[in-house]
Amino acid sequence: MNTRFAVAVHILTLLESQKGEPATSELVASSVGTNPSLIRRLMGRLIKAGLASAKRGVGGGAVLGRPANQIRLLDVHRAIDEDAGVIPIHQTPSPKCPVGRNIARALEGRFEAVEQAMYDELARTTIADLASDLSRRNQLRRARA
Amino acid sequence: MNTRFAVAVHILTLLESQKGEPATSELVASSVGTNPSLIRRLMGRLIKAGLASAKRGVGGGAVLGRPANQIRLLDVHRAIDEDAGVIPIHQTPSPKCPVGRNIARALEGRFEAVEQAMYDELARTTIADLASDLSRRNQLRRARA
DNA sequence: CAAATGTGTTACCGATTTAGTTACAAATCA
DNA sequence: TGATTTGTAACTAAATCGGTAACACATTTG
Repeated sequence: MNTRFAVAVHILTLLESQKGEPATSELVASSVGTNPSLIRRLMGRLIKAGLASAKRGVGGGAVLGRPANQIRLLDVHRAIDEDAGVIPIHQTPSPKCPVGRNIARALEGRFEAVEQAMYDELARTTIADLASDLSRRNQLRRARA
Repeated sequence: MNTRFAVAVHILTLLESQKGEPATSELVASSVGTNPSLIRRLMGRLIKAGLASAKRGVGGGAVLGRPANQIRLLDVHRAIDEDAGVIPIHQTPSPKCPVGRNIARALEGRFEAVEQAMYDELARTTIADLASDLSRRNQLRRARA
């Protein structure tokens, strides 16, 4: 896996914290710690999936595509990693071997169950959950100061 | 992810199908569709984890380290991918941003739950399960012929 | 209209990972 | 001793990943 999924979740959580105020890729990039072009590339997928929308020009930027409590981590994962089977299977087994002949199909079934378990768990958290988690953490931080 | 996990499962399932007869890396490689050296490298990790053992020289090769019904896919995953967090988090967020400051810790908790769900599912299948799955598939195949 | 702002998109780079390959010392057996 | 097989190191080609520069296009402002 790559960190794109984590970054995408970061982006959307930041958009939620903006309360509808558009965030430029410049602003988002400074929060994520990378550069605007990379953010815009990721944002493109989020927009395509309806999780965000963007406006060009002065005063432009990105906002959430729908309420944060209706964006599950599962939706984000689907938007970012599209097809990509989570657990890849080698495509080289020998058709002449009783094991090699069937192993791929046998593994497919098991691996799908594993992915499904992952998806079920990813469906349990929304961007709103994360946002309130963050604000709780920041309150604690202020209380200690 | 890489295909090493799938290949490792393939290897162990083949060993099980050998009924205690040692399999050379040459034989295993021909079933997997790669070369013996790669197999020996992977086998090294399986041996280190106690899932297999090997003998050198004439009549040598690898056998299972314990009964197939006591080798879960989870054990194989641990043997192969060791540390490797399943869902990586970017290490670059800005400490100056209220979101960037806490996002990593917030994500950690959620991602751990996801990984745990994965592990729970991986623990439900053993090499013995796969072996009997394969023999069932081969029986069907013979019945059709 | 012209300038400034900001997105959308392409192309490219360097570092890392991956699978594959060669080579050879060490161990084992006949 | 000679044949076989593992264990391990070194190297390569291709893919992936995060990062960067460049620029056309859209939008707002003056």
